[in-house]
Amino acid sequence: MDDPGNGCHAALVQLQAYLAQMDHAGETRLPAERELSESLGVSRGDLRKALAVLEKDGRIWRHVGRGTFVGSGPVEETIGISEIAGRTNPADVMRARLILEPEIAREAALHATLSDIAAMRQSLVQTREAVTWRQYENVDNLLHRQIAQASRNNVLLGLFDVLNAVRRTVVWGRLRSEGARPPADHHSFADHERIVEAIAERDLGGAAAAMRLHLQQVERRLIPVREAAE
Amino acid sequence: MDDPGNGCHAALVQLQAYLAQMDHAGETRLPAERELSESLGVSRGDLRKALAVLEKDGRIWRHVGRGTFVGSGPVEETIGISEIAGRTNPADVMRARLILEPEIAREAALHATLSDIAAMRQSLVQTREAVTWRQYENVDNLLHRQIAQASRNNVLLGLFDVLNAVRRTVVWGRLRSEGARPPADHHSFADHERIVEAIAERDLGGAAAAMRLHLQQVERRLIPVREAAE
DNA sequence: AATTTAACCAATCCGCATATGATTTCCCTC
DNA sequence: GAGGGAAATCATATGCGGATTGGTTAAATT
Repeated sequence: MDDPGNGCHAALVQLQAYLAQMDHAGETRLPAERELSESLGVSRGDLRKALAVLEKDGRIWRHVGRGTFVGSGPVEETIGISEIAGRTNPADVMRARLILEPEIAREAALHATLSDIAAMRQSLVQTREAVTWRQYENVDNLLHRQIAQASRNNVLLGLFDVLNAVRRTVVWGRLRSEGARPPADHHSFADHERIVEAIAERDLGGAAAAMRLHLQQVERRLIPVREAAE
Repeated sequence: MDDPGNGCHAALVQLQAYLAQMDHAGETRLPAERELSESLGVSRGDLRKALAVLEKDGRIWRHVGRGTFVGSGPVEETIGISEIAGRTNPADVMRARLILEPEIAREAALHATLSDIAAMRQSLVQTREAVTWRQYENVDNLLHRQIAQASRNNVLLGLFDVLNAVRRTVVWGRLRSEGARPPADHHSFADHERIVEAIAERDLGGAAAAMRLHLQQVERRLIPVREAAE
């Protein structure tokens, strides 16, 4: 049932030749089945059987409405934030931040330019000048992203953006109602200054440690402390 | 110039009332400017001034063609992989992998279920049975993803997927032509087994260290060694 | 009876009309 | 003539219908 007639085998041979010829040209998408079957002189059924073999072998992949392509997998072009956010919780987000952001701060300490550091310091000032929770959050977001940007690694920056988007989706509408004014002696002020200072001094380990400490403070504030439990 | 007439102030007051009334309903998008100006009985110019104030304050955000929304930021729904991949290079990808994946392995050692570990071991076997470079890559990808899945943290899994997609986009069409057979004594076989073993034994540090070592081997193989240079 | 062919289905892409925020221009009023 | 508001205009994003494509089923042909 898998190799019924010789027509199927002939189609597979022709297809492999076509693939080899096409792979050299750097083209990834091959013609529609209706065209290709006529072009190769085989029936569409046999062509589809040959394509199925190659697909199971991982040499091509197909998708309805798009076409048939050479390569191992579809390489999703976009990642849905809500897809991730819908299947997770604040604790997991916090864990991911604790893993990623300290290392990003370390990279920033290694690669930040002077203008990066100047921009961070300006954000520090703006953080203290915020008169609204919303404003504070905005500047806080900006500062963290500036640190990621200072790593001079666009992959890390992209991962940070994804994580940030997931975080904002997952904790949406949480800390809204607790008074509309900025906290005067908020721990984050000193935390942020320590982080930026370590980056400015090129203290790799210090930057990572300061960021880790800051995030642990945030975590402690996010989840009401249950000291007796642990 | 900022508060020319009383019309602007009146518009701002009405708008704030409208926002408060709407925020309770959970709706985030407010009507078009042309409708809203007529609905509130103010000129569109005054309405826009009031909206500009609220936007600078971070209470709303606007975008051409979409509308005006309440909230601090647009919260991008999708992240474009090619956007990240287009602005980076293999070295940055490798650096990000070295930061993220060892920590994911550590989490996996902590949270993996028995069936997770069984699936990994099966992938190990399939890795050795691969008769084609493409097949090997597929199983290798699967194994690394299984490790990320075993972390039982969907955020980390999502970040891994993003990183993986960027990697496959950025190094696409690289290691293709070096012989179509799987390497017999590939270092990755032993590396992978060490990683899975450490996860199975709940050796957190060991899993992270094994993964780090593995990735460093991959890096060394990706970038032709220039021993004298360093 | 088997295979080819055609027809149909579900998902995707593409072009065009529409909607929306931003900007400019024109006109009216004082 | 100067200010302000309404309308026109622009640039961008969305929504929808037709065309395309892989997947499936039925008819036809040999």
